[in-house]
Amino acid sequence: MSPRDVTPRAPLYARIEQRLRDAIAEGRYGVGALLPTEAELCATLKVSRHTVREALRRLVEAGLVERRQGAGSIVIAREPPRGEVFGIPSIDGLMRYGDDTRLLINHRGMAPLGREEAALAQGEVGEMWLSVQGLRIGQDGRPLATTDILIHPRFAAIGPDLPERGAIHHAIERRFGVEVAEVVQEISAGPLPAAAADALRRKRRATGMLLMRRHVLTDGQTLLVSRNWHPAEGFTYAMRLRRQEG
Amino acid sequence: MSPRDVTPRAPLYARIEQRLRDAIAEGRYGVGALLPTEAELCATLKVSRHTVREALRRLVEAGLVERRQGAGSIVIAREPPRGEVFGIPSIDGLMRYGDDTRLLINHRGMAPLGREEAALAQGEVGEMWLSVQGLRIGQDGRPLATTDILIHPRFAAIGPDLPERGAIHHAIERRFGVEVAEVVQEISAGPLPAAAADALRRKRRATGMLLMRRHVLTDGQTLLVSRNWHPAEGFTYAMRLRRQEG
DNA sequence: ACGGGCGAGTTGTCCGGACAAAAGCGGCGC
DNA sequence: GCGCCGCTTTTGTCCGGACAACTCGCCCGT
Repeated sequence: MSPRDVTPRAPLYARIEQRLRDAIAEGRYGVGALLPTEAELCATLKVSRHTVREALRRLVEAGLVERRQGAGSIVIAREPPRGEVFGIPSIDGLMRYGDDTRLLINHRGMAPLGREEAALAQGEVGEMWLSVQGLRIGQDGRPLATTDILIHPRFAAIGPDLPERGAIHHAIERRFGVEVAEVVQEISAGPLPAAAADALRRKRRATGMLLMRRHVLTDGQTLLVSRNWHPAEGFTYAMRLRRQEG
Repeated sequence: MSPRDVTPRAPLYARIEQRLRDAIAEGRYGVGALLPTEAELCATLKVSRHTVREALRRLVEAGLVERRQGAGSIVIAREPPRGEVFGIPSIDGLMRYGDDTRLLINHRGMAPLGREEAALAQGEVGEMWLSVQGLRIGQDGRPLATTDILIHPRFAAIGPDLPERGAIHHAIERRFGVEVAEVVQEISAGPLPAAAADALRRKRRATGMLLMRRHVLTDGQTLLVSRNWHPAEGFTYAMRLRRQEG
């Protein structure tokens, strides 16, 4: 048995798929052009329709071709779509805290949205939202950030069960069977508000960074808005985004 | 023709797929369990093997089942994997500038990496990298940010052709046929360095925000590192991440 | 000139068959 | 007890056929 026999032979449909991929890549069938029909491929290549169809199905799966009953197989891309999306594995990557920090809540209750808050939350001025205020504490008891969260009234029942560890939005997703579709995040820097400076044991008007985050549901509605003040000194907000498959 | 006839009947394979999906979701076949064999399904459902195979192929495609020749079809997930990845449509979303800003380069040339730069770039101290310094200018001529870029020596030939508009990493990708796989971004706040404060027409030690970004290639190598100082006043770094399909 | 209907061509669904390749299981030997 | 071998079972590849559903172009009627 010669070394040549060790190499497993690719299935016929895979070889036909590759031939068609090459033909498309070389521009023999440009974008918008029709590939040969199934019948033509069967006749030309001397294979069954079943085999041709499997090859074509894979081209569809790869995003190179679109097939329409009665019309034929049309080339829609010269190359497999390459991902341009860069992403993070989960929202938790935005949150800045591992499971070793705790949220100390010092106030929770329904409160009317002010003008600024209504704009942030995309709610109505005066509308009653669940307002939660607290301090994020590290493992050593050191305060890391102040936090100020507004939760949509639809999910206000979560109030008594807010998690000390882990993300509030996850708890809401689980409890109410909803799903965050989008997160809008804004980062700015400026002097710490007086209350935040005190809570974080920093001088009044020391520089801080404000992380504002709005979680949006699939239907476009705001789930919650959070504002977190961090002391700027020694704080770096890091993020790692990876290219996603196309 | 009654209204009932208007509803197109789902193909047989789709109905079988759905039955199997329901059975998996209800826990009738738990994760790790074997589904009935093709032969069993054909006999039970009184359909051809072709139809059963198509239904099973779709379960594989959906990520619920794995099939192994000789062994059978094993359930690997109870529910279709739900995306946890949140992403941005492209890196351009990180860059802060539309096409209406320009990069005014005031220095470019090979320079050795210092200690701090070597750490940022994940290169060697003393290694010669292409160093580019400049000012990001708005449409009205107002300075928006200072920028300081280190480009890997492998791509130093881009030096004379750095784009005034648009992203440098795109120009490098195109010219050298490489691909950014990952971006690491770090945001911090602190007093503007003297040179940056002057260039941005701000008081010395005014608060600024530093955006550091490292672009990593598919092989893990650094393409470039950029550091941009923005005045903190009036500057908000915003980002919108959307949940990606699973 | 425009719209509708019809026919030819093309893909989609579904049937049946055959052989190959891989995995699993049981029995036997060391 | 472990490993090897042979047989059975299960999925993978590929063939062929038939009918349904859809698309597109052409022709005819208004």
